[in-house]
Amino acid sequence: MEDYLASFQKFEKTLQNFQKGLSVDCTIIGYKDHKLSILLLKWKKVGSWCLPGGFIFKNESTDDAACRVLEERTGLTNVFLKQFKTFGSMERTWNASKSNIALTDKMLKMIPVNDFDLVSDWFKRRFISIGYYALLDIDKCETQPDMFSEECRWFPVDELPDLILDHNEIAMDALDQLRIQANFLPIGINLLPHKFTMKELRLLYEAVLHKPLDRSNFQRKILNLNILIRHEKKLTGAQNKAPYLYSFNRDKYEKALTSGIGLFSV
Amino acid sequence: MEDYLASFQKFEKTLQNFQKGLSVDCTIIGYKDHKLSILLLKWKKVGSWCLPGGFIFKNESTDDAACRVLEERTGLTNVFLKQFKTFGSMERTWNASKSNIALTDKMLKMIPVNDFDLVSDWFKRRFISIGYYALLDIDKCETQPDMFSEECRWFPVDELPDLILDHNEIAMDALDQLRIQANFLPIGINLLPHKFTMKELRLLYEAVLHKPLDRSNFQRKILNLNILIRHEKKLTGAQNKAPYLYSFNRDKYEKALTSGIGLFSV
DNA sequence: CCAATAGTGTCTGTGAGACAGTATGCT
DNA sequence: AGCATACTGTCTCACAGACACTATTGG
Repeated sequence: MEDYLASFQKFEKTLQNFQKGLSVDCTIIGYKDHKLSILLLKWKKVGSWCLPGGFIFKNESTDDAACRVLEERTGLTNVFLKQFKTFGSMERTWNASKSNIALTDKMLKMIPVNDFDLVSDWFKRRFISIGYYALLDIDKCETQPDMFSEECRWFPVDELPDLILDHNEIAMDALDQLRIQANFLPIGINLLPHKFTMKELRLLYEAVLHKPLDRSNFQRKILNLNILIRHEKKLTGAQNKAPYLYSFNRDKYEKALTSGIGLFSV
Repeated sequence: MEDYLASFQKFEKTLQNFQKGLSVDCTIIGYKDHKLSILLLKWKKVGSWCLPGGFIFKNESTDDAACRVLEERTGLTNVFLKQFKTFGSMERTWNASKSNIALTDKMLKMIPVNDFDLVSDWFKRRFISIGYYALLDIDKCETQPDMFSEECRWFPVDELPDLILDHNEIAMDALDQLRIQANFLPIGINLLPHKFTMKELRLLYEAVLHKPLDRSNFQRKILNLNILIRHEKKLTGAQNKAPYLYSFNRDKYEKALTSGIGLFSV
């Protein structure tokens, strides 16, 4: 409880260093067991779920702010993180709807600050939020809630709860963007073990694109990209032919990241 | 000169109604004579060229702010206008480079304000800018400079001068986005006369995509989209077969706008 | 007649998608 | 041998791109 009070009082002092009325929201998409999940935070006392986000220091680039949020929540750096859209409608204000008003009231009540008016004024502005999305390996994360939240949890993309404000819309937009991106850029280098089977790679693509892919056609297309190196076979103990192991040719992978590839039609 | 002073003093008074440190920049792409141009403004006294932009009222959505800027500069509403990227690096500050410092000094000197510190503080912040692009018919525009600029002029896309800050980068990003969009969404309904020939439509696409398209293949692809209605022939007086006139089937055009189409590969 | 440009048809190569056939590891 | 799954090959269809051919207008 000491920490609780201390962290808010520290936050209150740093408010003036942030850019007013502006925030970043990160749709952090995690991959595990051939499924995609999104990292959500549960607000202290209020109980509502929301996307991880943060404010932008006056002397910080928006990309750095998004990286900072991502690192604070997951411990990870150097993962795929991309700005995709900025949300700036007037419905993003505390008094745009009854539920927003109730939410803001609850939240302000729970914050133990010295200067209530200062903090209240801060949160009652319309917030314009720059949306980013990330794609990463859940097993590599050490997730941590922020000072406003009591819990963070991964939710499968098709089981998201109701989120505050327009965060459901933001998350869906992020998923759409990821799916479009997956058709032009290779994915997987940070999501799979160093050596992996073609089936593991296909399951990743199926999870991201949210549709089944033909096994043999997938293999042909991916191999034609020339970004894979084939290694020895992997004996699994199952009574079937052993699959080959592959790894990414990092050089060619990087090149494909900049020049783009064509993969699967919509 | 009265207006000049008055407009700045009015601006100074309304500063507090704007969201600090945030702006919209519009890459207004105009079509005329089978060529694309971009509308630029020339700053008073300073002489540098820049993209049209504006600040965002605290009680205004970012989309509305972009619409407002577009209408103030061109007189047009209801044209294709799309948010495409938000620019928020630290290089977007008055003191990020020598040229920026010189620019800001010049600009501040030319502004006849009462409270110099207020205005100086306003402009010396890092500005995060939400980028929009529009595509419209130059002949339908009545362009007007804003209070900071003495002139506005259309520049062919391949003859842009050096612009302030990162505006060259913004404009190039906007063109890239337009070209990508043109492959998924139909264009032309506000850029061509009601009835037009296939050649006029093709020249529009060639201007946007910045490459020649095969005459007969273009015709086949466009007709297969089923968004055109064929009308009578157009006798031009030239000694050749008269081309048919076409118009857009507005219903199907709108549907294609939402569902998307596939057109020309990169 | 010819010149110029519009409209239509044809050929080829590529690639996606469906699916059959072959190979291999284990019981 | 038989099963399960991996790998490879083939077929078809669609379409993009190149280009040839026909149609029409006016000199």
